Amino acid sequence: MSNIADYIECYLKKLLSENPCGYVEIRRNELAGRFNCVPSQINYVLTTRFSASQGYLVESRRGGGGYVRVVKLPLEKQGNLALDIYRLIGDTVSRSEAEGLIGRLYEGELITWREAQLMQAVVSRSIAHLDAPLRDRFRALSLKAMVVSILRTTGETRF
Amino acid sequence: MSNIADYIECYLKKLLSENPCGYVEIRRNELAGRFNCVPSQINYVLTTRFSASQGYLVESRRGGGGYVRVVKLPLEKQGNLALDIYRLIGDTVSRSEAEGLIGRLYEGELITWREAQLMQAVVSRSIAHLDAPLRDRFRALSLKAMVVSILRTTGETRF
DNA sequence: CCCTTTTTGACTTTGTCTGACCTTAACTAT
DNA sequence: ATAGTTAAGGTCAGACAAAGTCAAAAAGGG
Repeated sequence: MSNIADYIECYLKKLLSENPCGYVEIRRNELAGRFNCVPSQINYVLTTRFSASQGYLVESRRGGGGYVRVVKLPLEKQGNLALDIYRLIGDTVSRSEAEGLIGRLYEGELITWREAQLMQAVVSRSIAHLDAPLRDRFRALSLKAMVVSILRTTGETRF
Repeated sequence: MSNIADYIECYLKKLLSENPCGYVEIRRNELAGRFNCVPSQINYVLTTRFSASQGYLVESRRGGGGYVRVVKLPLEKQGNLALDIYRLIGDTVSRSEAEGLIGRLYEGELITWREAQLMQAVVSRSIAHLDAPLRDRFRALSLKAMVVSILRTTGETRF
């Protein structure tokens, strides 16, 4: 059990647990240097150990002054419902499925009525004219992104 | 956050917030000197961070006694802003344009912070891996659908 | 041995910074 | 007035600096 990926995973999780703000920011190349591996190894670790269904969100920026930010999704409150819903969403989602999921989020009081309307608009109207296969994939992508966003912002009330 | 562009952006925004008259006037060369960079860097910051979609207007004059003026466009109160933004969105929208527009909705208090995050997730994360032309079209579609939803649920401006 | 996971590196995409060259305005001397 | 000088700011292409992708090679584990 001495593979680099596990060490990197461990290192990042330690950083996360030490950091009370719920996220950690790194520079990919520097981290790769610290573990003597190629930079893309970092991406491997991020995709296999820090995926959304595992409760993490990864954001990054390229170019000069770029960074990678790993956010631990706050699951303390009702978050688990949203995470379950996230896991339920596959590669394609029908319109009625999407509406059902959004309805459950609303009933579980994880989103407001306005937020529900906003989400409905995305999964129905915005893509209404696309062909079925593409449409269902888009719907899944948007829905997942939105659920992650909800997952991340539940609790915080930054108005 | 170790790139000059971000520092300059920050500096200008601070000046703007301190200045109640809604604009700030600088001399390009002097500002470049203050940040130890080449003058055209200032133009880079202005075009990437102070675009019209982000709610700014940049005026300038060359020659002796030249200047650069950065104006924060006042947001039209209530429904008009969203309607204007809707009209501004064409068939394709870049990521930074979209983020700028969402930012303005938030500043205009037409959407909450959470709603802004939700919208950002749709226009940036959900479609990150699609090819550019398709991506920009899909972004425009989603953004329009979302703005319409905002217009509807904000009441007043019927659509 | 075969299958899964890890590791690697060549290539791509995105964002930033720089410098050479261009345009415009004000001032000055004729 | 007019031409020349100087003092601004503008443009653009290319260098540089990250991070992302993908598929093939290598390493493990049953």
